[in-house]
Amino acid sequence: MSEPAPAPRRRRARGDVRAGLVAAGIELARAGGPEAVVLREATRSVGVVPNAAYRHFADRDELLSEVCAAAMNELAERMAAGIARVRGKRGNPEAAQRRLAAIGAAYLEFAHQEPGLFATAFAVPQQHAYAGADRTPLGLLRAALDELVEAGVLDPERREGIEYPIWSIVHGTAVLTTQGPLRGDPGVRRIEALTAAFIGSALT
Amino acid sequence: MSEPAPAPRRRRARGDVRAGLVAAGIELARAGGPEAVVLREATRSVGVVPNAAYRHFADRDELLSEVCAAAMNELAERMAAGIARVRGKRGNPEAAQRRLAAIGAAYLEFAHQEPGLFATAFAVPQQHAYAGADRTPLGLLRAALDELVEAGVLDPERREGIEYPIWSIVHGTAVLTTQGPLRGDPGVRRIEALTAAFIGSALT
DNA sequence: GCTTTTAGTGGACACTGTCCACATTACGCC
DNA sequence: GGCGTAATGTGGACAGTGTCCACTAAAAGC
Repeated sequence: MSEPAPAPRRRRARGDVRAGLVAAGIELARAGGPEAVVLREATRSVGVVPNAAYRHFADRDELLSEVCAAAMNELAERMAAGIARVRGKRGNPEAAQRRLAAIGAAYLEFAHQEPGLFATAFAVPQQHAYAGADRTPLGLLRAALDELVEAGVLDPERREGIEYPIWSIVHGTAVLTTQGPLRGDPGVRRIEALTAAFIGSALT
Repeated sequence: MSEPAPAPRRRRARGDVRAGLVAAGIELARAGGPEAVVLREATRSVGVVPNAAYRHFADRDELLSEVCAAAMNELAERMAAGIARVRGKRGNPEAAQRRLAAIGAAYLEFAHQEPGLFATAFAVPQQHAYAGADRTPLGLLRAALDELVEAGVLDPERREGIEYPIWSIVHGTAVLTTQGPLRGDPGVRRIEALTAAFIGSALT
């Protein structure tokens, strides 16, 4: 009996290991946030030696960046899905308001359902042209606010730059209630309702 | 020539090593955020062997908690100092509004001047009875809002729970502009002004 | 077919948090 | 005062991490 033939080396398809590493990284991030995405663990779960990762990523940070981008993408997808779920023609005042509310609700829901991924999404400041791109949290929010102006709900005079305070308040609520001092607070629901009311009173 | 007498072991005063470790941890956090507070480095800078730390802290997390608490304390101190700098009797409408603004400004200034400490302050959810204590960010904010009601600026009907949206918006602005996607944005000043205006329009 | 590029391996290093057994110092008590 | 006990610092070790190097097998291209 000779040595059992050392399993052929390159079985996997062409970009398979790289994709597997990212997928494994996402699972690690989901379970434990950005700190938990550890390179060696990812290679282990793909079934490859640690150094193999360095053929696909310059270092751990580059892998983490990819995972981050994926997490941010899922956030954007959820926001877009929330918008799409609201019926009503574009420009209808009530529909426009419900769409804005759906954006915020999706944001907070993601933060609570996937705290690890949410934290990871904001762990590394992505450099990809973030400003203009649509299908990004900020882009979706801007579109919703534009519709609010179009529907006559929001005074055009007050439109410019208002995406920043609104993003801030939703993001702040998410962070404080999922990672910050308000984590585990029994009144999270109420806090989120207060946030929504606050936005409403500032817009009208 | 005999061996140079191995420097006497216990020169330091009674709680000196522990305090030194916390101080070293604070400097590490200041320079690099919570990740940077590494136990061995702290012991090195105190001039003691790594294991000595375990006589004072159960593990790294316990040291980090202490550093966190210190950072949160400095934030509260800065907020209190900002309030104290505003002249005007308690209950005076303009003074009350300026005090609220001073709180937010101190919060944002701390986040920008000491990003490492700011991140560290919120890295570990402290368990010390946070709710009631004064001299805490939330406590100071509540007091300022109470004064706003007393001064007749804020409708008492709208007072309940409004500290949460306000904390959220300020915290969100701080996080997004110091750690998040808006970090390094040239328009930070403008974003902060928009935040202040948004709060103002929601309160009146 | 042979050569060049690509992708995975094996082994090593420095660094981290943490555990154990040991040595020394300070303190309380008689 | 001297002495035992608890507090505190030391030395050495281990597993786990990111990362580098030299080597090798496989794939791609001509």
